[in-house]
Amino acid sequence: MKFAEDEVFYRRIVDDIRAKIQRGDLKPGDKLPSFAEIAKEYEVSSTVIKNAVQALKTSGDIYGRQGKGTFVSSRKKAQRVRRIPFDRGKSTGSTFAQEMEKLGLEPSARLVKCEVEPASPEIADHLGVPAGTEVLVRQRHMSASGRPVQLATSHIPMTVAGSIDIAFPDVGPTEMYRRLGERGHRPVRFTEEITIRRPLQEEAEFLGVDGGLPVIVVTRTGIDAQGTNVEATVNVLDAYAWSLVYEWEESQDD
Amino acid sequence: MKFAEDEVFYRRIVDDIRAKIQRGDLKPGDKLPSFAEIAKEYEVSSTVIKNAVQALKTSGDIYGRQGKGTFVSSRKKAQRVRRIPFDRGKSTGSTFAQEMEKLGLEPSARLVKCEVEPASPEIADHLGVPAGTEVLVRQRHMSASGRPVQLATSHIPMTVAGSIDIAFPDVGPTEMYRRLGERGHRPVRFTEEITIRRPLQEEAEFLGVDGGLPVIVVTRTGIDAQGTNVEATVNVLDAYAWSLVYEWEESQDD
DNA sequence: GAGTGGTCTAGACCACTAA
DNA sequence: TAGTGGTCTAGACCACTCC
Repeated sequence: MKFAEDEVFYRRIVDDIRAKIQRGDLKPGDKLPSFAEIAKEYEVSSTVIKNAVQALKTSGDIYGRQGKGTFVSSRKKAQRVRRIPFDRGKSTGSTFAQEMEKLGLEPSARLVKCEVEPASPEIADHLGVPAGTEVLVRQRHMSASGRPVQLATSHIPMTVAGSIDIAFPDVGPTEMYRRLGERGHRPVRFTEEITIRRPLQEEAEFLGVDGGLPVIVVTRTGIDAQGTNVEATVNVLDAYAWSLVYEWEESQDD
Repeated sequence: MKFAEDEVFYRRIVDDIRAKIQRGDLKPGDKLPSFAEIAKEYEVSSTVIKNAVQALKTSGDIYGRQGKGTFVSSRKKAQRVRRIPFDRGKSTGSTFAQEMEKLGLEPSARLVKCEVEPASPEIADHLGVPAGTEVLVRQRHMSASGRPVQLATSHIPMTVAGSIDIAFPDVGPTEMYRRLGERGHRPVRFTEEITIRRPLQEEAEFLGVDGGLPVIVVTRTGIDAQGTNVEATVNVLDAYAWSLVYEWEESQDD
């Protein structure tokens, strides 16, 4: 175990265990030695081990179960695929439902909010309107076979939506885009911005992830033929449980 | 300060400080109260504060400077934009250089590896070949105005590359795709897979991020007209410093 | 009841910063 | 030199699991 001699104990232990996981000496699901054993191995007090282990927990490498032991986290990921251009007819549709069914899970969504609010600075930026502009906000909690997977919040400027009626009956993005089309605001250009951050308290609670672990935030913006941003949808997912895939073809006339 | 009474001290402090950051009571760059002050406020030993602060550090919410204090992390992000279909002529080209110049930074790349290796299971999966197949591996460290920003590793099956000569003189992806075209393997279909994970030791070192913080891994696969996967490039970026943007238009004949 | 993880105390000592 | 963050010790006590 040759490491930099000047390195501090708990850092060395953290790096060491992480290296073992990287090399495959410790595989997902494997049990780590007990605190007492590790303490003996490194000849330090057990408190140092506890600190090192806590660091590995907050970074998501391992998890602990009282009375049982500490275990290496799994790295299984579900995929969310975007095909560009989208399959005709299906349009930007129910990606969520499709993906879930492909994984053999039963998708479900619960509307938790549907009201008119002033736009936050962040949303206003995506919609290209001044902060505080009235927008229709619809938030939904999405689950697969009972397990929470995604938090989706859609924002439509009231000047585009016309009235709150556009949101009823509750529907997915495909039908929503059709309704926008009826109002002369069919989205034809899209952007998706992907960022990583720590979850808000509410998000961490619903997704069941520790507040220290990262989430993926995908913000999709729909823009109509006149160049007006008609919708911004924010999706929040557990970063270590999902991967995103984008697929496209080079234009043939190139 | 009304919190669940049954919650454990350090957890409460972590949640509390995180909430203050979320609400904006503490803004990026702000200094937190000293350990002694926080300890007094919550009426617990200073060790508990130190543990709470360490948790917030490993999750990236704050950072500490010995002798000065602890501060709220910044959340500034640089963008990496993909336009689909790509601008004619420029093709899938030097996205990196373009983005860096747009940010007013001077891009530079350093070739750190260029050799033939057996494919790892992960890469083999992306290339659609058996693990262990010979691939040409080129790894580059990319910086902007001296600061490390990205680690790029490209993999080409030797059956496609023909010989190692394809890699010289060292070039970016645009020229690389042209050379593949000369060999009858021009990529026409692409996928990009985005995943989040902890960095490998080597990656953490180059990017200068703590091993506990997440990185974004973008794996781009190029597929030729015959359906052969001709290249897989893995890009690794600091997850909290970058955001990815995908842009596309709905096909007009829809 | 023995072993395990998890929280907490009350100190000690060091490295660094700023006045 | 005083204040700050950062590491570490040597315990204590609790919750949980397994036998």
